[in-house]
Amino acid sequence: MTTAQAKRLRKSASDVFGWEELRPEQLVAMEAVMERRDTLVVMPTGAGKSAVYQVPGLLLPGPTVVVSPLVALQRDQVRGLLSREGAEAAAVNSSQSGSENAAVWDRISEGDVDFLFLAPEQLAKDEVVDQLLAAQPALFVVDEAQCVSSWGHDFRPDYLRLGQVIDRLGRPPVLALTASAAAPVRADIVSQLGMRDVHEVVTGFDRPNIHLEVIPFREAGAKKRAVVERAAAEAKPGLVYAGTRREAEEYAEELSLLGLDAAAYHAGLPARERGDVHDRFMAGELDVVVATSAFGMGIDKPDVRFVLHASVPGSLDAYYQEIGRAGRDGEASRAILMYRPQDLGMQRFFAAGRPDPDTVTQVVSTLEEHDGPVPPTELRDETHLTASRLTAVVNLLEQVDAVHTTEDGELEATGKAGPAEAAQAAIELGDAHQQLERSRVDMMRGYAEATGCRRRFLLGYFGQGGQDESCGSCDRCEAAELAEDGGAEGGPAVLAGTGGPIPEPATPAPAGYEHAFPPGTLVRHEQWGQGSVMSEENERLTVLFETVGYRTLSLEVINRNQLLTVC
DNA sequence: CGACCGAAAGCTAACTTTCGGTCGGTGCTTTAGT
Repeated sequence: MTTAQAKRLRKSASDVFGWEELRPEQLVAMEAVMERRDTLVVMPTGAGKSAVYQVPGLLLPGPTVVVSPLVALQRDQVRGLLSREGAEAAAVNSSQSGSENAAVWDRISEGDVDFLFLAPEQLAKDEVVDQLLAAQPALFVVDEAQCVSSWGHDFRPDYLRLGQVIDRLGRPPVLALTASAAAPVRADIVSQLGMRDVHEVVTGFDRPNIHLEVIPFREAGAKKRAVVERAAAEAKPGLVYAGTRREAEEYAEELSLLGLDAAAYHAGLPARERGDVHDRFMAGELDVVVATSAFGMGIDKPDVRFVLHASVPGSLDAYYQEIGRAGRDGEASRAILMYRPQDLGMQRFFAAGRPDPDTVTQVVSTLEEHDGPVPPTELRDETHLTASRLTAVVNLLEQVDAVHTTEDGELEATGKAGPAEAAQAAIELGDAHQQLERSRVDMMRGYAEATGCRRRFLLGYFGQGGQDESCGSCDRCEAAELAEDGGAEGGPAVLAGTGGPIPEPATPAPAGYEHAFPPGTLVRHEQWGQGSVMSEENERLTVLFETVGYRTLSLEVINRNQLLTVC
């Protein structure tokens, strides 16, 4: 570690951005970037993630490419940088005219742009990659890198092709930034981007000022009433996440009838209205925004007092990201989940987004008909698939080494396996991904139905184990304290429908067990193969297996049947 | 997987139950036509 380097970074941070102090993690990450190492940074939003590329980006010779998922976000990022003396930034995307984009490329070739913002879809175009290659980027940044894993596999498959793009650019150092990434998401980011010898900078995930609470329901009507009542009663402003567009509109309507300034936000609204709701929320003119998952990326409002989920999201990663929009100012805030087990059904449905076998077979046979490489556009015409569906299939085939992308970006069958085997392998890979997604839904259920400290469960999921203390600011800890004080009446635990007594907080495994499995332990299961221990709660062990995703096992059964061996 | 909708069936004349079908979340892009 060179102190001279640290000095340079601090000086630039202060001169250009006015940041008089850098956090130790920021500095460590920046130094890794300056040493041209591939770096993965996992920090909560508000901890200054952007600074990690902004400061080195100005010191490194050559432009910094930033892959950013939303055009609206790119606009904010460019505007933010342009407000700094001595930082030049621009974006290339479809919201600008052809001549505007061409002007940006001219400025880049003249060395006049420090930061260039692009969506992954731009990088799917040959001419874009060629122009970048000519510009010799000094650093390749993937912002909101969890999108690689959560959107890349079906929704926006060009995310999975960034690794290829980086190869074609001659492997400039890669910096991936994200606010939330559990172990399999981190591994996915690293492998899909082809990052090497990765320097990981991971800060703590805990947001102790956010109180955690889950309220279980059986009836849809009861839940609906509770959502409205609670959203009306909580300190403002707040955010309600709904499962569907329709629900979002219904809740917004009901809250408005109660006299609140409430608005709905989802992807089905006209762009004008979305922008309007966004601006009014940021300006403090709205009490509540009721939104689908479309709302939130790039929202950095400090004083959000509550985030209420009217319906469970599809993973704890998504949940943590959404509740993380509360209490950025460090003041007390609340995360409330209104939980109906039936609501998990829709998330399981969403987790099923794998290409169907017929489509895979069709693409394989079309590829086989050509003797040499085929441009992707030609393949699209021949298969009559949309660009994104075709890309999703090609990604799978490429991952099983049945298809290869040439230097010109054309596709070619490798011929390493017969067409039937190639299709089969791709389908199996798609199934494995679906299984992992389903197991992530199961982990969400695990959180909602947890009997011990919720915070410990959440932190355990993110691999931040070893917290023996209960947090004291979640509904479970409060219920446990009540029980200790002799309060016989239960808190929410009794409503859980189990009717059982309030469970004790998790305790270490009693003596007599053969094995202890602290988080991080590598284990092997006869059927499920290798995995690593995520957390232990109430004598149940959660293990992340490489092939089947998350599984929760009873310690007693593990030890009785010798289910797990320590590797 | 589950919610919801409309049609048909059930069983008795104005409603309830059952069944089958459809839909549900994230955004980039490009292109055709006002």
